[in-house]
Amino acid sequence: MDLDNVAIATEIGKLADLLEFSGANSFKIRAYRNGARVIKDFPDSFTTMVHNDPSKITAIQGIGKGVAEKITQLIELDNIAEIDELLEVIPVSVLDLLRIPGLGPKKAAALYQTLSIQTLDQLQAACEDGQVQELKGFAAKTEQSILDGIAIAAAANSRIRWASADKLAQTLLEHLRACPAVERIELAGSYRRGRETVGDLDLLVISTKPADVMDCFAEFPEWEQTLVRGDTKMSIRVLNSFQVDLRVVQQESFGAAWQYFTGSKDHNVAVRGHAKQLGMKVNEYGVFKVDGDEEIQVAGATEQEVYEVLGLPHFAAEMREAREEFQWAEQGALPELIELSEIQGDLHMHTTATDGKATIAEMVAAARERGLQYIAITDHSQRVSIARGLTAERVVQQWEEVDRFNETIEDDFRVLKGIECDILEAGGMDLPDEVLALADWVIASVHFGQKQSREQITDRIVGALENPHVKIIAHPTGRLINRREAYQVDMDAVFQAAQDNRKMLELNANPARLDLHDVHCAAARKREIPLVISSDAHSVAGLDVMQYGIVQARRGGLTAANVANTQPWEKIQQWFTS
DNA sequence: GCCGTTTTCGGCCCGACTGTTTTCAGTCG
Repeated sequence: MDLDNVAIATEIGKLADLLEFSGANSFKIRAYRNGARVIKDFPDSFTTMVHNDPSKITAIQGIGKGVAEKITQLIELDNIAEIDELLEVIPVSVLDLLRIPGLGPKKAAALYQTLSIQTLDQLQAACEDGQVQELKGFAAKTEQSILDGIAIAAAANSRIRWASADKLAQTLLEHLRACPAVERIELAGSYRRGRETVGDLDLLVISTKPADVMDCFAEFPEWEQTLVRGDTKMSIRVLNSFQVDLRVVQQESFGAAWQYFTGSKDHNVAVRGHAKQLGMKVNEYGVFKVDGDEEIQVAGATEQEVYEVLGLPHFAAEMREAREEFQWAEQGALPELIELSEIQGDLHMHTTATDGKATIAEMVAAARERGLQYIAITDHSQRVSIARGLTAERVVQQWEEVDRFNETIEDDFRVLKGIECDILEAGGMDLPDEVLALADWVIASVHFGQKQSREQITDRIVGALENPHVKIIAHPTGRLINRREAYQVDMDAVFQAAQDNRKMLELNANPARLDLHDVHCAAARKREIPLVISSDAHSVAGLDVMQYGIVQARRGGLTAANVANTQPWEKIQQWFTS
């Protein structure tokens, strides 16, 4: 069966969950978990590798004989035998129990084995009956915290988009900076790594008065509940049950703590393993030389020195995912990640001609304010009737307007004649070729027929890439984060078609899209397909989402050289014909 | 189960906090 890497990783992860529940060796479980992560993050299709070159699979760091065998089974036989065997003795619903905060595999297994609890409903009933507190290792407090946790587990999808987390983060910073005991405050965790969704916020504070800082933390206006509070560590829930963790450290440990709390967990495991080989130990207080029983601190105040004493480069936070960063470091080939200031133009935006809120002149003025040197006006084509998409006649009129506008410009700023042209359900473009031929910049995108089969959608997109006038595919997978899954599409085929036809792909910077996602960005980079990071702005303010696209691009390991709109427009044009 | 310029066997990151415990297991990040 043709499965994408995410689907394969999900199955391997499920195997890890089931093994953990059944009390298997913890290192074996970790190996499967690690394998699942490696699969999910890998830029090439495992299905393709199984079909064409299975020996490549075990060459991948973290994938050995065991995981490779499970992958092959899954693709060739549609299922993994060991999962089926485990499911004969463990009902799949018990895995829901693990979603309750504070309830891990040991306690969940105890509940299943002694009280035959299989579902959240049964667990709730048992708690309310007072049965749970009778069990060994459980007591009244545990029972209550399980009851509280069930309510939280029910409120699924607690990860919020990065841009939303950013808003909350800024208000938290503002609140805590007003606290006199706070000497310095920084954000860490997946927020700092720029993950597209964030499950909690991690705050790190330098202070000699942790208790004062924590008191202040509890006074945050959106505070709902304090989960834990110790001497240096405190967790609260804020509005909508979102969790925020706070850690207070001393100046001399700040770098080590920041490194530690930024993660990712897997990145840190690798860093610590590396330190161990050098006879050193890393924890959140510093780096220590281990000499018998003696430990001498050799770094800790800054992140730079933490990495430096370990012989490692100061990795950008966005690349700390235990993906390729250690290989890059070893080869001295750490990419210099793209910065927002390197963007020279924005090649996807809408105006009042369709569903935008601003005119061409207003978009130009706003783009200039943001330091851009060119923009493309790319309104919708006629198929998007709800947005009053442009007919051939109207788009030609708009382009004449753009020509006239360009004549009024006295410097080098340039407005490009563009169109976001729909790829029709039956295949083919929404405007005739002779019209598209008049444009500077033709974006092709799928808006309708997103429920079609993988073959149909893939054919439509590949067909668009073969059209000589199309330059780029917008939001290539159609996903909306936390709202709509990507449509079924064979990205390997899309990448191949982009390469074969010398076309580009978009990284749509809208925080709800971020499409392509980081792993696809890395895949495009590897295949040397240029990406264009675009705002897809529907208003003046919409231009500012470019920053979110940059974060995602950095997570994909992209440099300015991988992103076409870091170049002047002339260079982009030349690329298509060179 | 994975991995290897100290290892093909014997390791596998490290500490805070909680609750149920009389010194520690489980969970979390």
